[in-house]
Formats: sequence, structure tokens, C-alpha cells
Amino acid sequence: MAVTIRDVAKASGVHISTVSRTFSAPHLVNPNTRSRVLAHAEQLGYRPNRAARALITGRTYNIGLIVADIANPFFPPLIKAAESQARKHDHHIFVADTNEDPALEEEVVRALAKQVDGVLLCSPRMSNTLIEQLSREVPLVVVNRQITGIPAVAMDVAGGARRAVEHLIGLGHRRIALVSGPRGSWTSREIRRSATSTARAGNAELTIIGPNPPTEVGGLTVAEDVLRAGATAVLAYNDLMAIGLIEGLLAAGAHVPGDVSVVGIDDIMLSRLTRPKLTTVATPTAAAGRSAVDMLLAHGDDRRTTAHVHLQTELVIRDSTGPGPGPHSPADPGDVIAPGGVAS
Amino acid sequence: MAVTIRDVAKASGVHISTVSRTFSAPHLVNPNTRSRVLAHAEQLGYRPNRAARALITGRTYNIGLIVADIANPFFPPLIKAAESQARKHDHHIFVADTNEDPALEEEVVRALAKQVDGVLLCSPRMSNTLIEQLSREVPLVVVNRQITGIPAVAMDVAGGARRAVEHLIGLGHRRIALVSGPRGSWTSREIRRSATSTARAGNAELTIIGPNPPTEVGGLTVAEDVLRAGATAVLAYNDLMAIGLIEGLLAAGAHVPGDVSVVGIDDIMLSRLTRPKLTTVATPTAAAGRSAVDMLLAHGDDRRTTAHVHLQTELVIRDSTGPGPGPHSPADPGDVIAPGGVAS
DNA sequence: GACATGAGTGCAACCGCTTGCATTAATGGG
DNA sequence: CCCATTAATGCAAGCGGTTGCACTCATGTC
Repeated sequence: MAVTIRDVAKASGVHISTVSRTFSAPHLVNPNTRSRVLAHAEQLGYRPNRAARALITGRTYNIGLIVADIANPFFPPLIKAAESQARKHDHHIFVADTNEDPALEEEVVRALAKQVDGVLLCSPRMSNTLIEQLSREVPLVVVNRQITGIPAVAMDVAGGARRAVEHLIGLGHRRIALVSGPRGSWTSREIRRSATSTARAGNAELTIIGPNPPTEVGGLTVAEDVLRAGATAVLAYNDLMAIGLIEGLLAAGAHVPGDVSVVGIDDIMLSRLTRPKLTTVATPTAAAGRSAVDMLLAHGDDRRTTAHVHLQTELVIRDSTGPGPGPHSPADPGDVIAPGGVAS
Repeated sequence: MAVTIRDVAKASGVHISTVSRTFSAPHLVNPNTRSRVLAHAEQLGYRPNRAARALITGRTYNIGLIVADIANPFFPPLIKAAESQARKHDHHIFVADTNEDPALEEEVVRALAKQVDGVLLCSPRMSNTLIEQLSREVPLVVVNRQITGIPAVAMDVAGGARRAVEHLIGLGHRRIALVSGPRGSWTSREIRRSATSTARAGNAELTIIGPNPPTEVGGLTVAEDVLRAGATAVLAYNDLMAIGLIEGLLAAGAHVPGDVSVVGIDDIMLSRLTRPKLTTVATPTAAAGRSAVDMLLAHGDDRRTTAHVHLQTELVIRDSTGPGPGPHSPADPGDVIAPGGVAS
């Protein structure tokens, strides 16, 4: 049915190997022959069959991209950037959604392994051990994770979380809640680690709530817990949860940022558009997608280039954070200035 | 390197064809042999190479999914649903982003053609003729387009646009603007057609603004045009534009829905979260993704099943639409009731 | 003029797997 | 007990390419 290398060979009166070389090693064929072959190929609409080629070369020109949830607004910009970068290098990209399920991640990597040159594991939920094992079966680049010996693109969420907590403490908040993300998330652990030490250094109390599903609903449902904990400020695992949380807080009668300040992480497009506009830690997702693809493609050539790329994050202050009840906050109208009013 | 059918054959002491049949035609092999082969395969970690298999069977178990812009929030739910449905049938999915570029669409379809069982063209921008031609090279299902002879999943945006315009007219609006989408969009034409006739039937004036890029910025930049046209209500090609438009209107000092009512189309997640919450025509994107995959896979078997699936849409009334200046609207406090106040 | 050289091409094996056909052994009918 | 069936397996060709090797001719060199 489809036109093959043989058809082109017949049409141009050369052996199939010459046609093959015309495409994959042009310098080996006489310019005249080459142009004749190309003309016939063009005219017949010939396109090399990549799968067949891969069978012998081992290069598929495909990349697997595995994410926890396509519909989570964090991922689309990453996928878009990765796809674009991949195509720049003439690669196509498989996308798989694992629904936050570690077992599914493993299964998908294995299923894809044979037909890709490598796999991008974005925010994986599986164990390090398993990832290391898989990386022996297929070249792997992990995004949002750090594992020795495995090429990785990591965003500095720890630094972001630190700045977020410092921001909150600077506003006078002393009781802060951390709404953490899903089990198995490296990012979530980083955030917790960083937020914990920053809070301690700033003499603030940090209540950890979680793990939670990293969705709007996940945020919405912990609103009560946040209030019960008496927190006046919250750092959420991601923007989606922060937005859900704000909804939940409003529903419970708490004002944002009047009663509770909320900071998210990711700076998804949404966050500029909600009311109040979300204060958040911006992560360079598109850059992460591009870098990950670059690493994977570079990695293919010289083995053991297990570089780790680190990308900066940035705290974007908008309208969901405001002064807390601490010593630096303006006194409530009805309040009496307490004697010796300077707390430690 | 990787374990092949030969390794399994050697280990189990049978010919490779028996191993092959164990996986692709189990009923042809003796149960004892089969279980022995399976055991060895399992132990060696054997996985059939799909590309090699495809070479001879012609079935790749891959699907191509082509969208105009992954980052447009309309698409992720569709992609997610399609991917999930595809995997249910043991298929993997290639995702390609064409950046609204018709030429790129063609190129990508051709590039993918050989390694997929079919392609889902979502909201294509190319011409019908070209699509028909491509559908001769690879099985195609189009989403958001109708072409005779080509299987399609179409959402009833025309009906949605009609209900949206009727809603606006019912609120008393008589000068309505239609902010249309990108050139080449079937959806955009459907909306225009439907909105035009509905407006005419309702004695309202419809100003068409566009074509425009279907993005937030696309909406933002037409805010001025909308005001200049003197419209008190707008139907936008999609939610993203509607949201951008609202931003633009607010920036220009116009209140929504006080001065101008805005209706979007799609009901992306965002639309529930902005202020004001967007009135919009909800389109069943996930269902579309699922159906498209189903059609593609069904289509493979019996040729010429060029069914067209139609999916209903629904007008969701939220806070971005309000009474217009028409006869049914409450009089402005400062207004004098005009004599003979009933306009036609 | 003999010979090494290298450019250009053909030949054939092979990548991992499927499948039509041949072969063999076991089964049942007459 | 012989023969026709049938079940199970092996054999080998082939899917669409790539690639090491051998071969054929100009060339250039001495």
C-alpha cells in the first residue's frame, strides 16, 4: 500500500541501498544519483518508515513523556515546551498520564521503553530504587526529583518555599500551615523540609497538613483543618490547591488575605486571574520541559553525563497575602495596645 | 542488549515461532508449552517489540493526537480523556502541538502517519480538501469539524451559541458583539452562522470582530473594539478570550456585567474561578476525546463507518452576564421613564 | 603502462517479529 | 490395522529499512 524504499529504487533504477543512503548517508552517494532519487521519492511521496529504521539502528526518534495528570495546569506548559523542543530535533513524543499512580508509572515506562529513545519522568511518584532500576532498561531523565546517577531537571522549590515562608513571617504571621502534596512527591518533601527550617529560624509555628491530592478539591477539603489549626497563613503545595483552599476558606467565612494569607507554588496561568490574585512561587515549567528534552538527547551520545540542571524559582507577590496578627501588623481598631507590646 | 523472542525461545527450548504464537495466537500452542514459555518470558523480562510487530502486521497500537495548542486549557481534558481511553485499548498516544499553524498540521500528520493506526485531528485549521487528501494516507478522525466522508466528533457549538445569544437578548441586550476565533476554525464559523441568525431573529444587531488568536491576549486586545462598537454584550469564541476580554474591559473602565455582559464558550476549569464567574457554553471535551478514540479504533475494522458523533452543549449561566439596556431591564435610578417607552 | 586509490554502487545479512506452509505425532473411524 | 484428521510445532520468507563488504571503474602516480 504505502510507498517503500523499493518503489523508489525501482523508479530511479538503483539498488535499494542507494536509496537508503540517499536519506541516511547522503555524502556516500553521487550528487546526480542523489538528486534523481530525491526527485522520484518526492514524486512518489516516499517517507522513510521510522519504525523499520529503528529496528536496525536502535534510534526511534521518539520520546516518552510521563506526567501524573495532564489536566493539572502545571503540566501543559511543560508538555508543550518539551514537544516543541523535541520536534526541533525531529523527535516525536508520546504522552502518558498516570493519574498519580506509581504502579502505572512503572507499567507505562516499560510499555514505552522499546519504542522510545528515552523517557522523561515528570514529578514521578515511584521510589528512587525503582527509578534507578528502570533507568537501566531505558534512558531516563527525571523532572522534579533528584537521584544520584540519574540525569535530572530540578526546580528550586526549596528556595521558593523558603522565600514564601520568609515573606509570611515578614508580614507578621507566626502560625503557619503547610498544606502538603501527594505521597511520593519529592517536591512536597523539599517544600516541607525547607518550610520547616525556615519557620523554625523565624520563630514561627508550622503545622503540616497532609498528604493530600494535589488538586483543587484537595485544597478545598483542608480549609477546615487550616482554620482548626489556628493558622493565619498557609503555604500550599501548588496553586491549584491554594485556589481550592481559598474557596474553602471563603465558604467557611474566612477572608483572604484578611483572616488568612495563602501562598501557592507554580504560578499557573490561573493564578493571575482568580480573585484575590494568588501570591505564589513561580516555577519555570517551560524551561524545565526544554531542558529535560535537551538532556535526554545529549545523554544519548556520551554516556554518563548525569548532569543535574537546577532552575531558579521566584516569589511573585500578589493579593492573597497580607499582614498577620504579629507585632508588625497594624493594630485592630478595637484592640487595646498591650503593655510591653513587643513580642519576641 | 534487550531480550528478544529468540532469547525466550532458547530458554524454553522451542522455536521462535512458538514464542511468537504464545503471545499473539495463544490458542495455537499447547497449554503446557505456553505456560513454560510464559514463565521464561516473565523471568527474562521479555516484552514484545511493538515496532517490529507493526512492521509486519501493520498495526502499531499507536494513535496520533494533534492539537492547535496544548497550553490552551480547552485541550488538556480532551488529551487526558483520549489518552486514558486509548490506553484502555492498549494503545499509546503521540501528542503534537501545531501552534495554530495549518502547514505544521499537514507536516505532522505525514510525519506520524507511518507509526500510528490513525490520527485524531482536533480543531484543525487546514482546508477540508487537504484533510480529505490526508485521510487517504492515514485513518483520520476530526474533532470539531464536519467533512462528508470523514469520521468526526462534533460538539453542538451552534446550539450553544444560539442559546447564548438568546440568553443575552432575553436580558435586554440589542447590540451584541461576536469576538470570533482564528481563521480556519470550523467552530468559529459555526458560532458566527448561528449567532448571526439568532441575532437577526431576535432583532438584535451583531457586530463581528475578528478573526483573532484564540488566546487571553486575543481577547484582551479587542476590548477597545467591543466598546467602540457600542456593544453591551459579547459572545466570545472561547473562555480564554472571554476572560482576556473581561480584563481588557475592566482596564478600560467598563464593568462586567454592569456595562457589558460577556459569554464564553468551553467552560474550562478557569471559568468557575475568575471574578466575575464566567457565563459560558459548556462543551463536553472529555467525552469528545473518548469518542474520537473509540471511533478511530472501531473504524479500523470495518471501513466506511464514517459516522458523525454529535455532542450536546449546555449554557451555564454565572455572573458575567446581566440585564442590558433594553425594555425589560430595570430603569436606571437617575433615568426618567421615556414616554412611549416600549421600543421594538 | 602497471598499480594503488578512492568514489560510487550492489549484494546480502540482519533488526525482532509474524505467518503460510510443511512436517510430525497423536487421535478416531471403519 | 490403515488412513484421514487434527493439534502442535518447526521452517523460512518477508515487513522496510541499514550497513559491512566486495566489486567496478575512472583517476592519479611513478
